[in-house]
Amino acid sequence: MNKDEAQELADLLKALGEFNRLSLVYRLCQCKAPQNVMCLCECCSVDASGVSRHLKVLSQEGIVSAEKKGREIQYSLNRAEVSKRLRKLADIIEAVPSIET
Amino acid sequence: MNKDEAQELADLLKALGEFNRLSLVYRLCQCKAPQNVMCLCECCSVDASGVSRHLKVLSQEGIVSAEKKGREIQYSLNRAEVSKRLRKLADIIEAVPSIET
DNA sequence: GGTATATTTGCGCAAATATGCAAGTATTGA
DNA sequence: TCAATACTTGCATATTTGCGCAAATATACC
Repeated sequence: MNKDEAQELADLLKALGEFNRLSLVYRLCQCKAPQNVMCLCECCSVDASGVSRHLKVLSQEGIVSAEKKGREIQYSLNRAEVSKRLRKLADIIEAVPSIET
Repeated sequence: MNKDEAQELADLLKALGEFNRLSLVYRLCQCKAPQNVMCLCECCSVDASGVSRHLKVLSQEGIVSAEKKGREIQYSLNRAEVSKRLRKLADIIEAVPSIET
């Protein structure tokens, strides 16, 4: 694991490691269809501008995808990608090295 | 997933989501034997006091365990527990709900 | 065009966080 | 007892971060 990979992973975890952002992720988790910002505001104790900013962070980390539909923006969770990265970390953490250290 | 569980998970992810702390976790990953603070300093661009503080955070989140041995403290990674929690989140994120939303 | 709706952005602020240094505690060993 | 080693803690500081509000932008509908 090199420095860049570690930094990217840290960024992912930091993005998920904020209560309101994690709440947004949970909310999107429970939805089959993409959701707009107003709808996502309901699960979150911040105003629309705050939700917008949180979604921007999640989007920059590849956690959610945004698709513009008219005057709304539909956000959806990148389930496969995020779970893959989390499992990869879990694998690394779980594996005891064979050489003595 | 209730509010407390979400907050606990957010705390875990936040603890892991800082570059130097994640570096410490990686370092402990690669070790079979527990490591002391001085040793762990090597993988980290902060001084001993900073490493000490980071380890405290990791310890409070249950990511590492500390055992005092003389004047040293041996830190080890709670591999099973941490990977379990990460996988649980991965499972939640991956599972598309059956009901239409 | 004009108004309503959806979202983002600029600004300022308060709180949290990461860090280094110096001083503190605890333990070992000469 | 005294000095060295290992680690933690208090303090000051710089940076980041989350937030609300108001303004800006973009689109839809009348």
